[in-house]
Amino acid sequence: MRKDRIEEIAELLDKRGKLTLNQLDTYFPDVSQMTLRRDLLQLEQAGRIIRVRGGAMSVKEVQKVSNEPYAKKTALHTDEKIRIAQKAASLIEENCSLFIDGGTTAMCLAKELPDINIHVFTNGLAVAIELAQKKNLNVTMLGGQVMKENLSTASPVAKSYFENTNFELAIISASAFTPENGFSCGSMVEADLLKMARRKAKAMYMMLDSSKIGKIMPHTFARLDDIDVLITDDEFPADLKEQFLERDIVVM
Amino acid sequence: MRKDRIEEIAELLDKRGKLTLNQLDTYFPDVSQMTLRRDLLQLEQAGRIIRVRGGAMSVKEVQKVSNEPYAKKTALHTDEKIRIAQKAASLIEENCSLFIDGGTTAMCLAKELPDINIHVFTNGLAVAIELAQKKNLNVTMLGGQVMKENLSTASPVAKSYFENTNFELAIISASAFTPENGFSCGSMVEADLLKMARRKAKAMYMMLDSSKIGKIMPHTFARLDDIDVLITDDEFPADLKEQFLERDIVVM
DNA sequence: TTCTTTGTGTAAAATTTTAACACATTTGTT
DNA sequence: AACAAATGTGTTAAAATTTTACACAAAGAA
Repeated sequence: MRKDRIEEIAELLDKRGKLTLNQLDTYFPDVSQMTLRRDLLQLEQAGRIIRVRGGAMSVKEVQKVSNEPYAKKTALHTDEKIRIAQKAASLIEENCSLFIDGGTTAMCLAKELPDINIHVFTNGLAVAIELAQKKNLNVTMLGGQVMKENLSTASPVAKSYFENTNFELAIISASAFTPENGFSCGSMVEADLLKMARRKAKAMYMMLDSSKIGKIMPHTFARLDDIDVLITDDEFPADLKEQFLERDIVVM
Repeated sequence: MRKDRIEEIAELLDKRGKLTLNQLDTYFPDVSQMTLRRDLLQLEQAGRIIRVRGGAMSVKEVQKVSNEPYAKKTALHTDEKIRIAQKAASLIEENCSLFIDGGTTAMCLAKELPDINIHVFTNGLAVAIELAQKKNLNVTMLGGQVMKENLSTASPVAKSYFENTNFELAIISASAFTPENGFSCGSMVEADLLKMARRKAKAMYMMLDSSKIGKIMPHTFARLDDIDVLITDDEFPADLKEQFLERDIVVM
């Protein structure tokens, strides 16, 4: 059915931000590119997407781009991020309660999370809004001063929040990692927050796309021993993987 | 000078919304299309425009497109809301600190607020994101459970937040008002939050568009005596206005 | 000056989009 | 059921656009 396919394309575009015609083609192998083109044309006329050379992008994504500081460059959700997020999402079970940070990988995770009865804590404004779309899911926003560059909150005040909240799992996306310096981020208060999240949670899953490896940011918030599961992509170096496995960390 | 030309292109695109390469070429006959292409590429990388087949469009234009279909949904009483928000914004002075709620009128206010050095507390996710765009303005998000219907937070936990925060002014938008029942809203925790905001603030300004008059919601959070200024529209009934003035409340 | 970087133009190559037509499928009408 | 009209689809060729590669000039830096 055409309607269904068009709807599916729209949703896909919403998740991915941008898709080329060839990517779309692999998603819908049973129709021709011409048909997909016509679908995109229709979506464009409905004002839901913008066609660009090579494919199309979601309007939401464009708006985010315009809000620049957050959407950093053309840093659209790469395939790696989405795949990592999907892996992470597959680990979530009903009735659990978890913490997610406010980074772009976390945003991908938010989109991939199933709409089931779970409780999610987050310090990301965009993440919270995304999650609020899901009917069965419960969201709690961690308050604090808003960091404009990544639309997350962090502040010493946030501590008081944690005192009365409990979650089993913390899923964090790191923006830098080296074996020596561990997982690090750019803001001290954010690092504080994540450390606290680690203490509160029974387990910590770390999402790390391999492009972050070798980078160092000013504030370390976790070391190898702190995490239980590492979720990464196929480019992850084998020798590094060894170091994780030695410490009984699951790498996937 | 290249910089100048690029700037000119950006402004042109801002005005026209969309331009083809050929149109651009007629505007800048003394450089080749290839050069213009490279200019557009740079603007795109800076996140200021979106390149589409044939040329480029301004990000603003894209947003307009996206708002078009949705606008009708949210368009309820929008003109009034904006006018009310503008009045409220005109009352804000530099270096003050204030609380704004998360409603749609508050969202309008967020857009109207000048980008000056003020500190804003809010429990609205969308409001926080909107305010985060402003460079000189400081935003603090109040945490709590996210209410999906209005993208605001509210929870008993929020109380602890208030303990360590101070603001002079609370600007609240009510979703229902009668003289007997005062200003009310649909959620108890939200009412709690707003009451607390009232206690913390030196003064309280209430934004009330006249369509809310006569409506009653389950939880009253403020009565006539609690507010200092009422910001409303021209439809506001004269007899009601009397009641406010009797209590030395400024009505504007 | 001389070297490097940056901006530019030209033309061919690669890619993408559009147009045109044929055919199948669905829908509505008698 | 039969028919016509409308809609959706696939295939191709043609048109248009973008990218790439290379050459060269201008502007800065050493």
